[in-house]
Amino acid sequence: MDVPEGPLVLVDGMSLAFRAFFALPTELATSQGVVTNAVHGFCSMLLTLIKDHRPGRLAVAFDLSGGTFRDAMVEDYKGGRAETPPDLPPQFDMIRSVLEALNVPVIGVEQMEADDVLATLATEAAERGEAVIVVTGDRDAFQLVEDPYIKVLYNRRGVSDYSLYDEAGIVDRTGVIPQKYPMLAALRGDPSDNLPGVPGVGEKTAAKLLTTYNDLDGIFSHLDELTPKLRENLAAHEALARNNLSVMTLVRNVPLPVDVDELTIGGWSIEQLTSVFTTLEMQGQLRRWQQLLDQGLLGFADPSSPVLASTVEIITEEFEQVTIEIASSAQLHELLTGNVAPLLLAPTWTGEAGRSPLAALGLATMDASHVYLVAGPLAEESFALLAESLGRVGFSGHGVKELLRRAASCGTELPGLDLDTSIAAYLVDASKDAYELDALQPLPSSEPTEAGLFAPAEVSTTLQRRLRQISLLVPRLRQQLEEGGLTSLYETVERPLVAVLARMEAVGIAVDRAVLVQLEATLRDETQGLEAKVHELAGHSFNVNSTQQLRTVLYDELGLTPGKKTKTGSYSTDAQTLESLREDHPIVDTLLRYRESEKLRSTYGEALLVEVAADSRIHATFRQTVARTGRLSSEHPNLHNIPVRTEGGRRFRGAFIPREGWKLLVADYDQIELRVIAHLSGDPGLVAAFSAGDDIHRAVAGGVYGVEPADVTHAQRERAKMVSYGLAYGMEAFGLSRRLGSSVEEAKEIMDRYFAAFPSVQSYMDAAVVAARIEGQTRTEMGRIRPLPELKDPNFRIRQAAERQAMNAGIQGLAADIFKLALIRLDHALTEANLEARLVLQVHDEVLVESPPQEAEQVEAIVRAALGGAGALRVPLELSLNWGDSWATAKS
DNA sequence: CCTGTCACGTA
DNA sequence: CGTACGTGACAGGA
Repeated sequence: MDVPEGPLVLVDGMSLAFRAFFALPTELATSQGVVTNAVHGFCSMLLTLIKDHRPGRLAVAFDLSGGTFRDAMVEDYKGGRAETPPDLPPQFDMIRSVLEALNVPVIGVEQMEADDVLATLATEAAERGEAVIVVTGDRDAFQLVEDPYIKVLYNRRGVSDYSLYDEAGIVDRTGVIPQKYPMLAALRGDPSDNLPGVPGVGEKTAAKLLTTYNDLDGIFSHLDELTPKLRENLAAHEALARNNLSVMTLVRNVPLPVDVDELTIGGWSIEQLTSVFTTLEMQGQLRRWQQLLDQGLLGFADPSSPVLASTVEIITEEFEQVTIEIASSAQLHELLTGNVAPLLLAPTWTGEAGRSPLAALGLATMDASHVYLVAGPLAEESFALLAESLGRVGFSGHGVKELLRRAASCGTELPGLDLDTSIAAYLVDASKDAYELDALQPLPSSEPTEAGLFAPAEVSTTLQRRLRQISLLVPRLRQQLEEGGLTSLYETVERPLVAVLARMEAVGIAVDRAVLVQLEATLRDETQGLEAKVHELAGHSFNVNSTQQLRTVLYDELGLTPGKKTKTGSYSTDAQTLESLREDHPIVDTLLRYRESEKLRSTYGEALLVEVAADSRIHATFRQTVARTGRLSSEHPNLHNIPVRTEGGRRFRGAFIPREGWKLLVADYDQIELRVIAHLSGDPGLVAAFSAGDDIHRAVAGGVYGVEPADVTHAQRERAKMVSYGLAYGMEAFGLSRRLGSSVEEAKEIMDRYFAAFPSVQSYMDAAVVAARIEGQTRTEMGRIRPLPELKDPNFRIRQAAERQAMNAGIQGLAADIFKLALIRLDHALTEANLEARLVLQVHDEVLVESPPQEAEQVEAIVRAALGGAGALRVPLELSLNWGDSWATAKS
């Protein structure tokens, strides 16, 4: 067998775990309170070790429970040590599971200490002339350095304070050569092992004696040359010293379950590692190890495929060059002429979505056996060349919208998307958190080089692995889509939506910076005044934005009566609580006004301005794989929560404008969720009201209060509205009463009357929960599923929450499906009609289109047709359409 | 620098 | 003790 390049690194797991435990605070714990400080520390140590010393092979030794042979040699061996803290032992197993995921051999031998195991392995390897580093926080290991091939990396304290000792280092540190260290320790004693030494003999004396007389025999045969006191002490403790020596001497012939030859490094399972670190809530460690892998320091993740692709071509030229390469490559020529299955794509970006240049692009055959890598920023015009090929053969990839968006920014469509594995995974199980759902490993988090490029080797490793992962995922997810009855949802909704969203992101929405700047400035003055007033009323200045400090001021200093508590048990200072304290102190009103102003200023003034791109437009990212109900989400920035309810907040909508000289059309569905409820329940009363085009809240109020719709009071209508929407969210009498500000009985009464007037709604809700409980999931009419295993949770609270989710999922989900379909239909219709008008924004049930004035009439008709016909419900889908010069003025 | 908490904006 | 999101500011641990 070849001797690997790096040293054999042998780790005393026991010693390092202890060091890690005492070096880090036990506050490092999971959200469940499981202490993980030693695991953190141990992983950091191991990581540093690998980076700094590049081991060729690695092993970790642990003590086994059940004591060691040394227990019989010394009374109360190691007895002087403080009790092992209870938080530590459970972490041994966690460390073992991390090591297992890393494929690092863990060795323990009955009756032996980790030290002895390491000594045996080290000696064996050193005898063959291999370099060995023993890593430990235990000085016993110093004796091993007598062999020139062995060094000790000694952990002094903390997790990063290490010294690497060779023979000279040991002499320097202890005053004796390594061979003599056990004797030195035998004379001096070792407090950490509870070994008493010879009285009056410390580190210095012991070293001097050993230097003069060489060993214990030498010392004891020359006692007469020593001072009387020293002589007496040594003579009286000769047996002790000799026994100590045999205890201190490491055993170098422990029978081991593995041979030195069998030790390796690498071949670790990234899936397992992800799972372990996720369970331990150590995402930071996961990233750091991932990065290590990408740097090629630990080999490939999959042991069965040390080389992923049989053909790898790395192309670092501009993309134009690449296409030439592609055309001249036999295999790719086959692919691009459509003789072979579609391509796999794996684009990588250097930074944030949509803003940074493409760092690299991986292309591969569907089995990832042939890989083509393009490293380096792609010229904009090059996308056209890529589009031509991709349109012919089709492609699959993971999170492809980003690439499509970039292409769209360059004026190019990239047609031919087949399967996007991120979306397929989301459809198959939208109940999972995003990181679980992202079956792929993250990109390298290391910085690109000055030229904006990643090191080719790193790109190569990462992209090959991603392509490989995608190639495995594609057939698996295809099958899962099929089995889950999700294929049609994917094909008719999600897949076509990708390109629509990509375009919308690339286009972005125009913003009048001046409006934002003006609003921000005005609000800044306002908040400063309000802040000063709050300080004055409090009697001193403090940070008003700190809920912690605010609590002290309100409830301790001013003596206001606290209301509800937050989930962590502290008194809440939220708007609702403050509202109820309004009369008690003038500070409350000022505070509420401050909060509103400051929220608007920071979130919608300051933060939004940062998001305005060079083209004076905001290009948000719409995420298709986040919301568990099938809705879209918006980030960077979130354009789904631009204020509208208050007059002051609404002014921000004035900053969202059409392209210069164009007009903005805002179209939204009228009460789509209530219509969906009417449709799903088939309730005759609701269906009739919607079909007749009645004011639905008025109609509902009429039903609930038993009066003619014309006689419904404003208050009754408002209450009915609350009930209707509350229902869609699975609200119960308790919640309704809080919102209505009435008693639970009264709320119950209202709900009973609602269900009496619209009985099918209640039976639909009940049926939704029952069906979900049986199936373990909900399913929308268009087939979107949402797993809800919590419906069987033993905890009542969790179960009840799941029931509310079950009631809501079908409603919100169907509304989301209809809306997505509407976006696709609208986008296609505008394209089809060859119009310049285009989608610029969507907000759950609302879409914004900017249009040249001369297209307005046509656009309006197209929008009506596209949105109105997106769903075939038992009730009509009513729309509101408004034109304007901004989002504010176009909103009715 | 990262993470959790609190509060708050929208549909 | 109404669903679904994303973000800003703070605070407390690295």
